[in-house]
Amino acid sequence: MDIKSLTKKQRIVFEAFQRENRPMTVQQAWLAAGVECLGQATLYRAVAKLEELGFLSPVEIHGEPPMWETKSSDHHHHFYCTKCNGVFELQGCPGNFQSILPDGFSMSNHSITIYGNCSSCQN
Amino acid sequence: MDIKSLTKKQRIVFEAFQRENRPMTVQQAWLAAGVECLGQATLYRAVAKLEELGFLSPVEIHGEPPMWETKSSDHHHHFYCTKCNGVFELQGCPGNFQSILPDGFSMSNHSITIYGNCSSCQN
DNA sequence: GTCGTTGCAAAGCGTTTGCAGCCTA
DNA sequence: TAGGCTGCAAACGCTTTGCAACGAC
Repeated sequence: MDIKSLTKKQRIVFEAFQRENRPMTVQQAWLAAGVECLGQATLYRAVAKLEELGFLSPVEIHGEPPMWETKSSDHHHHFYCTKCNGVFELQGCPGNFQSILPDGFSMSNHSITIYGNCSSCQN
Repeated sequence: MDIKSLTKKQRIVFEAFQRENRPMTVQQAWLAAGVECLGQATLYRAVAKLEELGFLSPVEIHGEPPMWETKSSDHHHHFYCTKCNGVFELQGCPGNFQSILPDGFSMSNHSITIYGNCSSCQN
């Protein structure tokens, strides 16, 4: 769980996520890291490794290919702008999920995505 | 928006979703409809058409391939059991999303998925 | 007869894997 | 020197597309 334990290529991928500071697909990360820096196979293996080691968290947006972001300790959700296709981080959580859980079901996790238009795309 | 407007194959697909009454992937729908009944291309075209016509709604579960379910008029969300991989419908909604929306952002839709174990998988 | 529907096969796309060479401890 | 990392190319699985035959109105 220490960045020093990463290989050179893995670090290149991780730093691309840190630099961009937004959820990205594997292909977007490849562009951000520089496509000449590493092969596709290494890229996919690096993302999988980074997720396994806890450096990246997966982000799933309906209808979009899977994305990853740098893991942050605070609980948050995502906003997807249907106009510019941008993904934004939302702080906070509405909570109150127990009220919709059926009897006998236990919750370990949850994810929320809100769709709409971001402030730049209002007009 | 009338079931009578569907072709025979499209109806076979739609009835498979009605019969199973749970979110299914395209492949699961193919099995449910009977793989000898229709070709893959027709299957995919039927699902796309049924979604377009409003008979099916897409269901996205993190890490799972895209699913569809018969469209119901009531607002609901989904529960994913990480043990049996089953998808369950949750009635109701915690609401209160405005509180986490940044200024200038507008919400048109939202989706919630809760992960955990269903009542059959508790032990 | 026309036009949408169907099914096969091929193509497309994103992702994974096999393998040989490389780097690093 | 051993073991993991890398990159190429091939394989893979799911989905889409081209096209000719079919079927409904």
